[in-house]
Formats: sequence, C-alpha cells, structure tokens
Amino acid sequence: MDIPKTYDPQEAEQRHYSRWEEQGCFVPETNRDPDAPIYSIVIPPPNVTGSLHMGHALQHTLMDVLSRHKRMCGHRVLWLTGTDHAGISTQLMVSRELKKEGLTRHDLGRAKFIERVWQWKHESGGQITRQMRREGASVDWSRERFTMDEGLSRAVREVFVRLYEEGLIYRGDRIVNWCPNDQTVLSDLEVEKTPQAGKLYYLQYPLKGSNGEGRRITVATTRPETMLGDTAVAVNPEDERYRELVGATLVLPLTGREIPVVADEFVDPAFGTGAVKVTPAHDPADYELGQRHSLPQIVVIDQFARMTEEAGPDFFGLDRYKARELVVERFEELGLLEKVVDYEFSISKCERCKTVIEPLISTQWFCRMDELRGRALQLLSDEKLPRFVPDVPYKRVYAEWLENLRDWTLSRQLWWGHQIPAWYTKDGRVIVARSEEEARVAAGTDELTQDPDVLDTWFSSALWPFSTLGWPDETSDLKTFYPTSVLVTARDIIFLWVSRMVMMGMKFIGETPFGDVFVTGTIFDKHGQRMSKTKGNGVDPLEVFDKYGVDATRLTLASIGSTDTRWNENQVESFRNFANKIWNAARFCLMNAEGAKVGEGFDADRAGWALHDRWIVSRLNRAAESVGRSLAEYDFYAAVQTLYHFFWDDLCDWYIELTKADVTAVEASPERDRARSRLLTVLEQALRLLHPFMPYITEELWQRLPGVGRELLHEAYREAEPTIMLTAYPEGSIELIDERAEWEMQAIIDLISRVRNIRSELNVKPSQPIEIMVVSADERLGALFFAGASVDQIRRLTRAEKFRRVDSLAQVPRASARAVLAGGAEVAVPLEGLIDFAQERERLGREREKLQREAAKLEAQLANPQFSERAPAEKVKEVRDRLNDIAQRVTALAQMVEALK
RNA sequence: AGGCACGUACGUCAAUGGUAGACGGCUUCCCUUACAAGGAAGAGGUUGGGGGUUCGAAUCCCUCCGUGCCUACCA
Repeated sequence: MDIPKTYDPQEAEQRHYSRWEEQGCFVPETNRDPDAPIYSIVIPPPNVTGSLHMGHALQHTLMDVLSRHKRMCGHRVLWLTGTDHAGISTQLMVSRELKKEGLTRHDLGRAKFIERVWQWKHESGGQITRQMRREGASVDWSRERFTMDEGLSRAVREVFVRLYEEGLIYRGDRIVNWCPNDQTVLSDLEVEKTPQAGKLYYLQYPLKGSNGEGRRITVATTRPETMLGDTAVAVNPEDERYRELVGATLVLPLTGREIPVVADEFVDPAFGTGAVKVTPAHDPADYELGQRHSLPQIVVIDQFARMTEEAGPDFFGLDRYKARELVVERFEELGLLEKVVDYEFSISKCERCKTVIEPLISTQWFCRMDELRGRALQLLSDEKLPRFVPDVPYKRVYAEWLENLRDWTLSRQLWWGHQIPAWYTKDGRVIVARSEEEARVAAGTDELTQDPDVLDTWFSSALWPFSTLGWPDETSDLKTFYPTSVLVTARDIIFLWVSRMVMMGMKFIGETPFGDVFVTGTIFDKHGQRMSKTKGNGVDPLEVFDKYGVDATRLTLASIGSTDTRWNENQVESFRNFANKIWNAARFCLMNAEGAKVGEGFDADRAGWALHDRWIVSRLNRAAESVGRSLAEYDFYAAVQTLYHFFWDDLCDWYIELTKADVTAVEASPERDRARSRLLTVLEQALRLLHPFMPYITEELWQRLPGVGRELLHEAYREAEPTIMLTAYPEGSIELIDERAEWEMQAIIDLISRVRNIRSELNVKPSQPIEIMVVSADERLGALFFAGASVDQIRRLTRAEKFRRVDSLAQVPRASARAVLAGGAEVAVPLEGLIDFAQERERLGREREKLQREAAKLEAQLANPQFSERAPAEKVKEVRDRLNDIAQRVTALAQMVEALK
C-alpha cells in the first residue's frame, strides 16, 4: 500500500486546481441541463495592486463553499471574478516606481503615465487573482473582468451620460474634502476622523467704531489661520449675551476687513464663547452657514495647503501651520489673544496618506442621490431586498445611511481611472457624450478639451454586477445571471459599494443586483487589534496554507462566517488534524478495498443489514440534511461542526471500529466484500459532503476510490471528466433516518462507554482482559446486547474476554465494578483484587449524588403547579421521563452500594 | 456627543425562553497493524455585577461596569 501515513496537503493542492480549470469545471456551460436553476455570485473585486489577506481568504472561502455546493446540487453556477483599477492606490504605486528613476508622473505626461500604469498592471498587477487559485476558488476565469476593460468602461460612460441627461449628475462649485498631498478631492467616505490633542484659541475681534477700549467679541477656534478668510461672526439668535450685537460690524484683525455679526441656529451657545468665526471657504459647516447668509467666500488657503495672496502679504506663501503660528503671534502682540486651552477634537485625514484634509471650494462633478436613494429604500421596505445576513445590525445601518445620504462627489484629480466623458468648447460649453466623436458632433466643433478628472473608483464598482455581464448590451449572460444570488462582503464597504450597487442596479436594470448580502465577520489579531499592513500584525493566508494546508485553513475560515473573531492558529491545527483523520480513514478503507466498489449493493433491501450499517446510513442522512439546511441559512459554523462530528465521531470512532472485524477478515467472502463496499460508499458520500469546504483532500481521495467514474456525476454534468466537484451533493433523505437504529446503537455505545469508564477509573490496563456481566430488565435491551454481531463488537471495543448476561446483580461477584445504563440495564465488571470496596462505594455514591441533585431539581419543577399548568405538555412529559430514568438509576446505584458492603 | 453591538471553561467560539456545548489546552492511562496530527477516560462554568418579567432566563426588560464598531458640522 503506497499511501503515506500522513496527509501532505501541498502535494494534493498542486495536482487538482489546474485540472479542474482545464476541464471547465468552473464554467457554467459545463452544466448541460437546460432547466438547471441559476446561481451566481460576483466577487467583490480586490484592488489590482492588492495581495491576499485574511479578509479576502475568508470571503473567498465562503463564496467558494456556496458555489461548490450549488454546483454539486446541479445549479448552473457562475462565480465571476476580477479586479478593481483602484485609482489612487495604483497611481501612487506607479508614481513610487517612477520616483526611484528620479521621475514624476508630470515628467512623463498623462498619456505616457497611463501607458506605464497599464504596463505595470500587465506585469505585476493581479497578484491576488493568482493567489486565488491556491485557495481553490472555483471562479470562472474565462469571464474575468477588470474595471477598466473596454466593456466596463463603456458601461461607465453610458451610465454617466444617462445620469447627466436626466440631471442627476451635475458640475458645480462646492466645498469638498481636499487632500493636499494626493492633490485630489475625496468623498466623505474616503476621509477618516481621528481624535487629536490640539488647542482651542480664543481670539478677540473688536467692534467697529469703538476706539481702543471698545467692545470685542471673542471667538474660539482650533484653526486660527483661517481667520484671515473670515467673513462673519455668528451667534445663536436666542443668545441674550449677543442679541444686541446681531447686525453689528466687526473689524477683522490683521486684515482690517469689516465683517458682520449674524444670527444662526447652528451656533451652540454653550460651546466656547457662543460666538463662532465664519470661514465659508475653508470649513464645511461655515460654508453652509455662508450660503444661508449670502456671505462672501474668501479663499486664503490653496490646494497645497499654503496661504494665498488673499491672506495678505505677511502670510502669502506660508504653510498653513506656519501661518497658524504667525496669526497667534500677531494676535498676542495686538493683545487680542484671550487665551489658549488644550482641547481634544477629531480631525479629518486622508484615508490613504493620512494627510490632514483641507476643506476647499472647488469645481467638481456630483451625483444627486435623492432619486437613487429613494428606489433603494423602496426596494428595502417593499420587497425586503437585499436581505442582509445577519440582518441585525446591517439592515438598519444600511437604511439609516441611505436616509442621510448627501450628494456624491464623483470627480477625482487623478490620471488613472475613467476619465470623465465631458468636453469643453472654447466658448465654455460643456458637452457630455459617450465618445469624443459624439461630443464633436454635438458641439459642432473639433476644438474640444476633455475634462482632465477621472471618476471615483467606486463609480465603476457600483456597476460591477451588470457591467461585468455585458451591459449595456442585452447579453445572454446578463439575462441569465442577473440578479446575482448573493453578495459576500466585509462590512466596511456596505456604504461605499453595496448601497451604490443597489442604487445603480435599480436605476439601470430595474432589479436588485443581489438577493442576499452576507456580511462576513472581521478577523483580528490575537490581541483584538484589526489586522493592517501599517501595524504589520496581519497573518498571511499563504503562510497558513503552507503550514497547515488550504483545506484546514478553509474550514477555520468557514467556521468564522459572520462572527468577529481573534485569529487563533490552534483552530487551524485542529482542522489540519481533521484532514489527517480523513486521510487515514480513507487509507484504512483503501487498504481493505479488494473486492469492493463504491455503490456496490447499497441499494439493496436495508432491512437485512447489520445494525451498524443501518445506523451509519441514518447518521449520514441526518448529517447531509443538516448541512444542507445550515448552508441555506448561511450557518457555516453549524455546517462545519456537523461534518466534523459526523466524520470523526460517527464514521471514524464508531462505524469503522464496528465494521472493522468484517472488513479486515482474512478470508475473502461475499460478506467481506459487502462490508467493504458499504464502508467505501459511506466514505465516498462523506467526501462529497466535505468537498465544498475541503476541495483538495476530498478530490485527492475520491480519485483513488475503486469504482468511481462518470456514472457518479450529477446528471447535469454526465459528459464531464470524473471529479468529485461534479458529483451530486448528498441531500439527506428523511426516510433514511432510522430512529430505531439510532436508539439501539446509542444503547450499545453507552454500554461500551461505561465499561471503558470503569477501566479508566480503576486503572485497569488496556491489555488486561476483563469480563462483563449485564443485567437487563428491559427485554429489548437484553436482546440487543446479545444479538449475534453485538457481542463480538462489544467485546472487541471494550477488550473484554467474556460478555454474558445474568439474571440479577446477586449473581455478580462482590468484587465487581458496577454502572447503570440508560434504560435501566446494569453492568458489572468483576475485578477481583483490583477493587477497593470503600473507594468503589464512594465512586458510585458520587454518581448517585450527582443524579440525585438533578432529580431534586426536576422534582421541584414538577411539584410546581404553575409548571405543569403553563408549560407545554410536551415539556412536562420530557421532564417526567427524565426524572423516571434518573430515579431508576439512583435506585440501582443504591443497591450496588449495598452489595459492596 | 449620539447610535449599535458584544461580555459564556485557561484560549477561540457555539447554544429557536426549556438538561450550558465544541475545538484547542490541561490531568491520567495507552506507541491496540487507518491515524501519537492517534485512542480511552477525566477535571474545568452561580453565562461581567445587580435588579426585574416568566412556571422556567446565557437568551427578554432595566441599570451599572468593561470592550469594540458605526454615525456626527460643536467652531
């Protein structure tokens, strides 16, 4: 037998993926059933610059489990993959490369730079998709997409033009989040707020006309440098302190500019001095306040976060922080700096480069969200779509975010991305068109310049579920696979991505892009910290694959599902051991496979089968049924648990041991062949059940089983090459669940366990043979234990030399260890010389006490009239039955203690 | 500042209002011809504290303590 004792995952992992891919197992066309149900998933496209991290591995595992499961159920499955062009990340990555050559992108110019990015993409982009192959992800590579493919770009332009024509996209001046480092505008979602220890400066502004000793208003600010652009001071209209000053004029220090005092509800009288300086050009709140009061906007900070000429000759050209120091200094000189206090506030930073955002007024493209948001909310309230799993809290979070949505800033001042399809004529007209040609025709001139900006990366991502399927053409893929079945994603992009896909899907297809949204948990490091590149605390999935194998890692990830969890390598190790267990169980079967075939004699009349055979069939069907149900509910954890315990406990610990004698019989016989075939068949079914979770080991073993071939494939794949991937997933049939067999088997398992317990507690060496005596008042139990096959099995598994029935405990030697079984049977193991009577009495006494405590609890429950009146009759009966059983055992134990005296 | 989650064995996590479990770790015994990455047995919990609802609470409600996450224009 040339099967190694230990499973080597890497060897199996190398062997199967490329074969599956070459044989077309991943493409939906392999399914030849024209009526096959459709199942489709689009992958959240990872950044083309990215490499695989645990979050991806988690998502991919779950998507692959679902895809493989549905495929085996005969569905026409499409799992579509691809990557995102990731505007800023990619541009930065290539810019960094250029820097090493002493160049900037401006040295190259736009066209050359973009060429260079494409070159980078072809040479080293998409590393992550190659890593996906290692994961075993059954994605359809023939439909792989990139957000800047011609087809997807066409969809982007089409959507932009249509939204523009409907007035949903507009160009305008607004205050935006500007990153002075990346030199681009950012959407609200790309800005992160971090707490910061700073200072609050109290500045005094004198009233006009009051010379020298006149009144002043004190304002508090964290950004003194912006005072140079102040165009008002605002107070709350209800604030008594300032009521008479509303409408008064102040002289703005350092500039001499006259500014009004205005009243606005926005001002909180309780904060600071109750008077707010208003800088409409450099603060989003002030901007809105400025709009309400028609205040001028004075730009004093430029796109590089330096002071402009408007800031005055003393400040012009200074960095914003230098300007801050200088302003404070000047105020101090003028005696207008009231005080400076320490103050913690949150500051907005660029999510990528962590530079402090500078709010600036600039001309950008925006998308109105009212209509789009309305349809998404309607879909949620009317049709309950998409269905979030888990629904708490995501459904609510999603709905609330939509309700408070503001216009989406679409333009980005980058080169890498979808250039905005808008052209300008010399006389200032704006032409939005699908192509430059179309724009020329519309403009009536060839002298056009295209808007230099590109679209937010998430604009193309928002179209992903339909642009990847060929939209705006009415392709058959689009008709077949849209809407997709489920979206599996991390929670941090519910707003950035999920909501926008819903809005765009509703707008352009009129249907939700996906039925379900499964939100995965987050994997933290062992200290509960989020894994991140900058912290360097990430665990590399590929290293885990190398160490424990892909299948073991997948089981760990599948168990995580939607739970937030701290990464725990023990768990992977445990599943690695499980993989090895599977390997060795199969190894045992294969070592004893001569004369046997998968499926042979399995359809025969089961009434004549041995108890353990009927039992394992029942357990198998119960497990299959349960796994199917769990997967339908996205309860991956439960599915894994069921499979683990079915395989290890039921199949390995009990079934193989029970059938071992038959299977390993020295002489060939029809009985031996039957036993072997049954074992092989059960194993083969178990491998199928495990396959979606553990694709590699199951395929590796399945291929070695005698009797596997095309005939085992699901009908829909009958013409394919034999592979476990395309066999039918065992559904589990309720009719094959045999309650009686399970009850009987459980009684035997209990007997064996009790005897083993005695051996262990009394330190009886495994090598020492024992004798077992059983007293059973219950005829059914007695018959069961002493049925032909059972006797040998019980003896074998307890290492008992003799196993016999006695009429009463009185016939048992006094020096026996005893135990009570469920159902009232009693078991005794004569152990002359090994029994310390006092100790044994104590052991039994302890057990009796335990049972008595439980009985007391149950009795109290039954004694409570409220319980029997109000609890369901079924529960009451359950308690009564349990109490009866316990009482019986307590009595038996008492007698046993007596016998030892 | 608001909002929302979470707190269960030493660790990581389970448990439709009805006997609190799994895996790892730990203890004892066993290299029994599928597997020592294994087998057998075992210890370990007033479910963060306190109150309430209920015949019955880890689960529902209130409150306190602790921990995360999200949202927000308090200068």
